[in-house]
Amino acid sequence: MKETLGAASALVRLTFLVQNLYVEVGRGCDLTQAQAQMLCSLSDRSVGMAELSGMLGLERSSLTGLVDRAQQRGLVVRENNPHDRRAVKVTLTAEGTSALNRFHDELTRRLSDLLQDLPATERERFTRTLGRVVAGVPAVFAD
Amino acid sequence: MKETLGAASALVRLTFLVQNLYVEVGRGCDLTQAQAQMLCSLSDRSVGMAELSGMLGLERSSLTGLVDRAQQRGLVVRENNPHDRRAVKVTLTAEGTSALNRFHDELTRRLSDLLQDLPATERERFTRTLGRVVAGVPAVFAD
DNA sequence: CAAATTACTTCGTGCCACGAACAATCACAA
DNA sequence: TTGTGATTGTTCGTGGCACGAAGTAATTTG
Repeated sequence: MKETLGAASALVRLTFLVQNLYVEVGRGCDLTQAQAQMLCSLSDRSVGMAELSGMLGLERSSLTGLVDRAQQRGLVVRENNPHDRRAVKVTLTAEGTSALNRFHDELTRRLSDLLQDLPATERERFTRTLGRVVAGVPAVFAD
Repeated sequence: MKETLGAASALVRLTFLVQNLYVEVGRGCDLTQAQAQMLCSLSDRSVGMAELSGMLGLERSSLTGLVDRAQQRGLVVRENNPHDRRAVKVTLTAEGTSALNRFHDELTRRLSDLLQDLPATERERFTRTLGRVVAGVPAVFAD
C-alpha cells in the first residue's frame, strides 16, 4: 500500500515538473500551454476541428476560441475543405511552424536534462517502461 | 538522439495522461485542478499565502482569488496569525478535508491502475527510478 | 522615529473551458 | 426528390485562472 502511494505521489510530482517546464518553455516562445499543445497536434498535417478537439481533449466550442486567437497571432489558418463545405482544416503557417520548432527543440532539451543524471542502463530501462505505460496514449508531442 | 526524443515524447504523454486524470477526478469531487492542488498543499498543515504561492508556483495576486473562491465554497478559511497581523494562514475546513480525502483516494486508485499491468519487478524498478527523477521536486501530493 | 521590507489585496486584462442553442451542410432513405 | 437525422463548426453567456502594476497595512531595521 505504501508502495502504490509512493508511486502515485511520484507520478504526480513528475507531472507537476514536466507541466511547469512545458509552460515555461512555452512562455519563452510566446505560446500559452494550450497553444503549444495545439501546434504540436498540427505538426505533421492539417486537422479538422472535430478531430483536433478529440486530440486535445477539449469541447469543440472551446477549440473555436483557441484557433481564433492562434489565427489572430498568425500561427495557424483555417482552410476550406473542397469536399465538405461545413468542414475546416486547421494548418500551421510558416510562423506557426517556426514557433513549434523552437518550442519542440527547447522542450526536448530540457526534458532530456531531467534524465541526464541517471546511469545509462537505468535510464534506458526507465524509458522503455515509460513507453509501455503510455502505449495507449495518443502522441500530442510528435517523435 | 532518437533515444532522447523518444524519452521526451513519452514524458509529455505521461504528463498529458496524468493531467487528464487529475482534472477528471477533480471534477468528480467538484474541484478544479487549481483547487485540488491547493487542497493537497494544505493537507497536513496551515500555510501562509506567500509560502503557498511558492508551493504552487503562482504569483501572490493569483492566489488571492483562488483562496477567495475556495473560501466561498467552504473548502478553506483564512485565519489570523496572532504574531503578525499582516499574515494569514490558510486552513482546510472539515468540508475541504473531506473533499481532499475523496480526491486523494480516487486519484491514487486511478494512478496505481496505470502501473498495474507491469510485471512486479519492472514496476518496482520504474517506481524507484521515478523517485530519483523527482527527488528535488516538492511534494504537492503528500504521501 | 523614518525608511525599507514584507504580507497580502485590488484592479484591469486576457486566456481558457464548458454547455446550450444555432446555422449550414451532408448522407441516406422513402 | 425531398425529408430526416447526423455531423461540422460557431456564438453566447458564465465562471475560473493567471499575470503584473499599484496600493494598504504591519513589521523590522538602522
